[in-house]
Amino acid sequence: MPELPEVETIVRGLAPRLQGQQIVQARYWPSRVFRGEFPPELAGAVVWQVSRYGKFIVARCDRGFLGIHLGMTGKLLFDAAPQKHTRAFWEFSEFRLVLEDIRQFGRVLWGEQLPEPIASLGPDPLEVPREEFVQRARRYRTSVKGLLLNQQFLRGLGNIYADELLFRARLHPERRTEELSPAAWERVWTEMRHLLLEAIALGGSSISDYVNTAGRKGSFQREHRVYAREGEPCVVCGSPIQKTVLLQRGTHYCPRCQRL
DNA sequence: AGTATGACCTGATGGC
DNA sequence: TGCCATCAGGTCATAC
Repeated sequence: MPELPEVETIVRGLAPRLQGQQIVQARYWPSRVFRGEFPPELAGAVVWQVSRYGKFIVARCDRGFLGIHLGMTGKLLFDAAPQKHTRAFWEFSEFRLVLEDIRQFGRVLWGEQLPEPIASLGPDPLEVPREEFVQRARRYRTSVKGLLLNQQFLRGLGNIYADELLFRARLHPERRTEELSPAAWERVWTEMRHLLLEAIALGGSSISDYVNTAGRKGSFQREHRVYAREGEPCVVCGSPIQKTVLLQRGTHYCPRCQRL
């Protein structure tokens, strides 16, 4: 579900409440969310810092790193009563943080060091310098949308923001990366920053069920120019927005503004 | 090594 | 009303 702006919004809700607080106890229900090693009990651990690594939420504790990925349907809520799809909770002295995840595409990780695959993700889209972004982009030979979705290239973009970014940069999603000039990549870098900063300012996009830790929806979905706008007029030229499937993901674009 | 393709889950929606 | 197919903010393992 959540991409960079949604995870950033969640982290901003979590950080002030968790930082400096001690975990009294944790509870995990068996599910696919815990692949491999089960996270330790964590009773007594103190959270020092909560931050975002791409789409991962990372709590740095006195004894290690707790990483949470929300997959497609994950939610972190304060003080929710456990129900059918509750996968875990962490109890603090004043509140309880509850992880719900219907489809179980989310993940909970633990490590004394920053665990994989978090540690080997690409740079953050809002931190990567322009020159480094261009250099990295030119190493790949794939479709430009495929590259934007590749978390080793850049961490945090997903299907919505890839489509929205390609519209703003006027690039067809299937354009080959090796054909793009450095100037074109610089345009992508600039548009990417604007897009993500605007989306964060509006609390991210809520398509069906995304909510922040306060249970509130974001409003950036109202600003979408192509995503989920199939058949509606392009905001620039009026042509109907098209939807196709690329890399098994719904892909939205303007056939006139984004030519191959 | 980089890239493309099913597989993994559950629930909502729409057509018949 | 019910059944079935399709679709969904994401990876991940496998095969070329």
